[in-house]
Amino acid sequence: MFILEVSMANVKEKYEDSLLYRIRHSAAHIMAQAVLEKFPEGKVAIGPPIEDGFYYDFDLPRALTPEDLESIEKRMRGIIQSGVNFEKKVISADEAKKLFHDQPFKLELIAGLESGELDDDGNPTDVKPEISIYTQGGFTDLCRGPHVENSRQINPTAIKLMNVAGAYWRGDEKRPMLQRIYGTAWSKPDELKDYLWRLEEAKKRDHRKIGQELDLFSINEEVGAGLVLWHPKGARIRKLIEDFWSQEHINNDYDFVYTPHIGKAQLWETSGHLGFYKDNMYSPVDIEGQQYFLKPMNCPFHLHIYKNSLRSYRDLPIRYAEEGTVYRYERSGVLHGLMRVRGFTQDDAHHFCRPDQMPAEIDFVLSFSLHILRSFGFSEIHAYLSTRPEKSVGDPAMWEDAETALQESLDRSGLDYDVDRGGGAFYGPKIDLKVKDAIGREWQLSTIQFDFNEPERFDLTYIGEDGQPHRPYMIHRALLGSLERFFGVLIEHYAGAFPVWLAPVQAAMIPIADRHLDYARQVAQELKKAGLRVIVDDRPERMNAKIRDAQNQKIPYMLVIGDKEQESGQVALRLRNGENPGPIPVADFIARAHAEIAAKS
RNA sequence: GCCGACAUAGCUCAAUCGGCAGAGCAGCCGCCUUGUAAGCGGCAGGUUAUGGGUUCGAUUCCCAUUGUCGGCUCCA
Repeated sequence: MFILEVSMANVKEKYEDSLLYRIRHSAAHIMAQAVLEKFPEGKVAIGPPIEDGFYYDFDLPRALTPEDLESIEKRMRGIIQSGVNFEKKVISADEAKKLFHDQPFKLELIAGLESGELDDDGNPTDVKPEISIYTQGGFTDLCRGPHVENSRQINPTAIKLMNVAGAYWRGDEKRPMLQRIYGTAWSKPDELKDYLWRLEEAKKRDHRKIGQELDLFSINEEVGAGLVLWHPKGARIRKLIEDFWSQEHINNDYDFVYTPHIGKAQLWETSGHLGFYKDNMYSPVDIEGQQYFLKPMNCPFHLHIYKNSLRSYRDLPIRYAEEGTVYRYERSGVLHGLMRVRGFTQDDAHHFCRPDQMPAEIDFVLSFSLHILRSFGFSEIHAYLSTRPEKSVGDPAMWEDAETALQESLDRSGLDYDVDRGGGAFYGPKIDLKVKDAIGREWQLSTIQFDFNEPERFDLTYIGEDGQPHRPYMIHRALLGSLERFFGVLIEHYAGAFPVWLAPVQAAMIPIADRHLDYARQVAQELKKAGLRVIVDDRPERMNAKIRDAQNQKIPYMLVIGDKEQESGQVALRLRNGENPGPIPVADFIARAHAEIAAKS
C-alpha cells in the first residue's frame, strides 16, 4: 500500500520539485557545514542533488580518509537532529562578494550570476538570475535552493556518505582538482536499505567479477591494459553472437567485406582522421620509410571498396558489413573491464544509397537494429536523435533531408525518443539507441550516423539515370556497438545466466555413480548430434557437488543420471533456477531444449 | 591524463609494533560409489606486481614504474 501511494504521488512530480530533491540538496549543505567545521580553511565549490543522492566539492588542505567520512557523517546527524532552519535571503552581488570574500569558487559563481550568463550550476542561461543565499546553523551558502524548511525533515538514519573522488572545478581538466564527497539520502531508512541493496545487486552482476567466475575473459597486465583475452567459453558466446549476426545480415542483403588493421598515412589524411581524430590514434609504424597507422575506424577501407568500381544508380543501395577490429587510444584512467578498452571489434556497416532511397534505408536500418537488439533480450529501447551542430560540414539542405528522414523514421517506429538539438557530429546527424538492462540501467549500443564528410573527401559517386556522376548518401552504423562492450552488457543483463541459445555449455550430464558413466556419455553423444553443447561431469565427486558446480556455472540444464534413468532411457532434468522437473525421456529433453533455443528465451 | 585508494598462491582473502608468509576454494594423489547446492584424508603450490632506497633485518617504511578500483574529463 505504501509503495502504491508513493508511486502515484511521484508519477507527475518532477524530481526537481520533489521533497526528496530538497532533502538531498539540504543534506549537501549540512555536509558542507560539517566539513567546514572540521576544516575551517576549506574552500567550498558546488553541491547539488543528483540521481540517488548528492555531492559537494571541496578544496581541502589534505586528502580525506574513510575515517573522515565517518566523522563527517556523524556530525551531519548531529546537525540534523539539532533542528536547524534553512533561511533564504536575496542579496545583491556586492553583498554576496563581501560575504564570500574568502571563498574563491563562490566569487567566480557570483561573477557568473552577475553577468547573467551562467546560473549557479555554471550552465549558460538567458535569464539573469537573482542571487540568493541559504543559511542553516552557522553555515551560509550561495544557493538558488530550494531546501527543506528545517533539518528535522531529513531522516538522519536515511543518509549515508558513500565515497570521496577527485573532480575538476567546473568539470574542466585544466582547472584545480577538488575533492568530491558523494552521499545518498532518502526519506526513510528502508529506502536507504533498498538503495544499498541495489548497489550490492549491481556489484554481483559486475561483468569483471562474473567474467572471472565463469572463465569468460581476462585482461592481462603483461599483454596490456585495455586489451581483451577471450577465453574458450567467452569466445564461444562471441561466436554464437557473430553467427547470428552474420546470418541476419545475409538475410538482409548485406555484403561482407574484410579490411586490414593498418593503412597508410595518406589514407587517414584523405579521410580526415589525422585532422580530427589524431588524439585517439596510436603512433604510426614505419614500413620502408612510409608511415602506417593502426585503424581507429573501418570506414575509409569500405569507401575504397566502393570506389574500386564505377557504380550505377541501379547498384544502390550497397551495404558493406564487417566485424572490424579497431584500436583507439584511451587514457589510462578511463579503461573499465570490457566496457572501455583500447582494442575492440565493431559490428560495423556502411550503407551507400541514392537520395530517393534514403528514407527507406533509414527505416530498414532502424527496424533491423531493433530486431537484433530484441533478439538478445533487450525489450526496453530508447532512441536519441542528434541534429546539426554549429560547426558542421556538408550542404545544409542535405542535413535537413537527413534529419527529417531520421525523425520520420523514428515516428514510424513507435519508439520513445529524445531530440538533442545540435548534438550531432560535425559530419552528420545520428540516431543512438540505448537499451535498459535487467536492473534498469541504460546502455548505449546502436548508433546510426549520416556522414556527409567522407563521401566528399573520397569523392564517391554513382552514375545516375542522366549519365552524370552523383554523390551518394552514406550511413555508418553499428548495432551492438563493440562486441567487447556488448558482451559486458550481456553479462550484466543476464548476471551470467545466458539464455540457452547463448549459453556456452547448455547441459551438464551428472552421473550419480561411476557405473552410470557409460550411459551418460552415450546420452551426451545423442545430445551433441542434436546440436546441443553438453559436458559430462565425470569427476569422482558426489552428485551434490556436481550440481552445485553446474549451478554456479549457470548451466541451464542439469541432467542427473542414476539407476532409474539408465534403466528407463531417461534423464532427470534440473534447471539452474532450482526447479526440478524430474525424469523425462531423452527425446523430450531434446525437444524442450530445441524449443527454448528457437525462442531465444 | 588528473585526484584518491589498492596490488600477498590459479581464485577469494589473513599476517599485531619492521622479526621464519597463512587459510579456504581450485589443482594433484588416495579412500568412499554416492539421488538434487560442497563426502573424507594427504600432497604440492610464493622473488608478497616490477625496479630502486632506508634498515642488522622490509609483505610492512620511502621513491619510481606497471596495473586495478572509485570518480573527473573523454567515450563504442
